[in-house]
Amino acid sequence: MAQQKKMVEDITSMDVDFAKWYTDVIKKAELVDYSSVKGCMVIRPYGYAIWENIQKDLDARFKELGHENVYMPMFIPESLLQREKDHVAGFAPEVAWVTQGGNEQLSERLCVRPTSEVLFCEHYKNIIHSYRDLPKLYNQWCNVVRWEKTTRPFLRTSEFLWQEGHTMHETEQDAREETLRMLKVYENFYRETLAIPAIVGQKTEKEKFAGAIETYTIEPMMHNGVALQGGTSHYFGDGFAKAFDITFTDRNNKPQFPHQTSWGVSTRMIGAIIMTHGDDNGLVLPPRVAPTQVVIIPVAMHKEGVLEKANELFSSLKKSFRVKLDDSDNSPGWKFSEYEMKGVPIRLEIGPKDIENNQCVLVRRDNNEKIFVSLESLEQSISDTLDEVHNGLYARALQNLKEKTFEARNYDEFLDTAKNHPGFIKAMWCGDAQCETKIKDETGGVKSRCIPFDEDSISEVCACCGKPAKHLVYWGKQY
RNA sequence: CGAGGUGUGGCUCAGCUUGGUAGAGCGCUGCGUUCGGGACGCAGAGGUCGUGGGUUCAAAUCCCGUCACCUCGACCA
Repeated sequence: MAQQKKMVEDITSMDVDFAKWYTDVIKKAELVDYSSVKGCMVIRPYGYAIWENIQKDLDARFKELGHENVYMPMFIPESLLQREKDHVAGFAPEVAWVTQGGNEQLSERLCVRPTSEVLFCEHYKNIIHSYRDLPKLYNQWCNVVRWEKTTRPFLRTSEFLWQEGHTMHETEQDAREETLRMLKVYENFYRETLAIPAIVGQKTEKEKFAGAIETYTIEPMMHNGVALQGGTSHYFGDGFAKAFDITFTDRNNKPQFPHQTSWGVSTRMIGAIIMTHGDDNGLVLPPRVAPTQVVIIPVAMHKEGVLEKANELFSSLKKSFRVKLDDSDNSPGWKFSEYEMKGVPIRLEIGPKDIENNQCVLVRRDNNEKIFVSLESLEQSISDTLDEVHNGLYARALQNLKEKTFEARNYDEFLDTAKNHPGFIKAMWCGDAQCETKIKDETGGVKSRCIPFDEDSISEVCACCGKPAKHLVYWGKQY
């Protein structure tokens, strides 16, 4: 990342303490507040506005592909959760239970949903009878609860917001295609909207979702080289359908089990945005989700005509962009810092000198570049600059991903890289979970991220045990 | 769940060793001067010292318990 002069003293430098930097940024940018419930956060208006922009974009992508939104209950009776044994075994340790309603002890305790597969299955059993009822392409936007031991705002909270798509298909092939199609939607969304590059691929047996046959994942790398599981898409086969006795009559009048998928992304993406693009001056938001794309700061507001001109700009620009005019009586310098911390992509300064010359000053958040723009061509300049910022952020993140991706051909190389170079390690793997466990234990937490789709081979043998290799795997520490 | 740390105006903390009128900076409110990179002056508001018990004439300070939060490890979108 290009070195910039540090303008804000309230934020710990990333190189000094990345975790502290992260906390400072979310506080100074007013994204969240802590609440009185352990591990739960208040998402403040500025943070929630980012989520709303994410929702709007993703929701349109889902609907474009024929998905419909629904809402399921937030409680799951214990007996329902127990239906699919791998699933319950995976989630039971982190489930919150409701045992009492009013003053009455419940006859069966209710789980607060950690994910809604079983609720969808229960419903699908009632509405799927014929191949004509398929596919069912449902999605819901909701909150889920997972009782986490250690929490961090956005990255891991006890309650979080997400979307979960749950689909049922006539054939295995249809379901498999859906699984990969939605993974692609996530990949495109990360690139086109969040300006975040990522490795995509398949999770190993050890890392896959509880109850799934295959799990696919998108794994962006944070600025410090640590991975974040950014979204997952699962192929379930007909395992849940059998457990829930969901059947339909096929084209040959034969009973069949439908094939199922689920896929989700969460508010964790906001954490990814912060840790991918942010710098020592605070948040840097990708323009397509920034709640405010352009902030107008009048300079010498008390002087004749300044505020009027600023208002004029505001009225005309707000037709095309998300614009804010800050006419509070803080000093201009204070405002500059404020909107830098909040990551607003473009700042416009308008003062008496500019008005004289029919221009304003346009400053980019990502590289602090300052240019004078004539008011006639302002709208075009902003539009172009927002695209440039998006592309610049993506390029910078891609460079970071490449610079911090290493290869290891044997175990010594692997351990050395894991110890000395934060980032991803590409290494061959024999397919044995024992090697994953060994690596995790001996490196202090390096896990397999995924098996990428376009695997190249960098060696014939497993980098851990030396037996014949089956796959290339990306490895890394994760949040 | 294991190991460490912290609880004092809204925030960051000092005060505790050696018990005796509860402090500072920032923020907040009002007025005035400022305004192109976190301006300044004056006046003001605001604290059951996390919580329960104990010792004492007297506890933010000493003793015992308890709760919450933070950091680091084992589990996870």
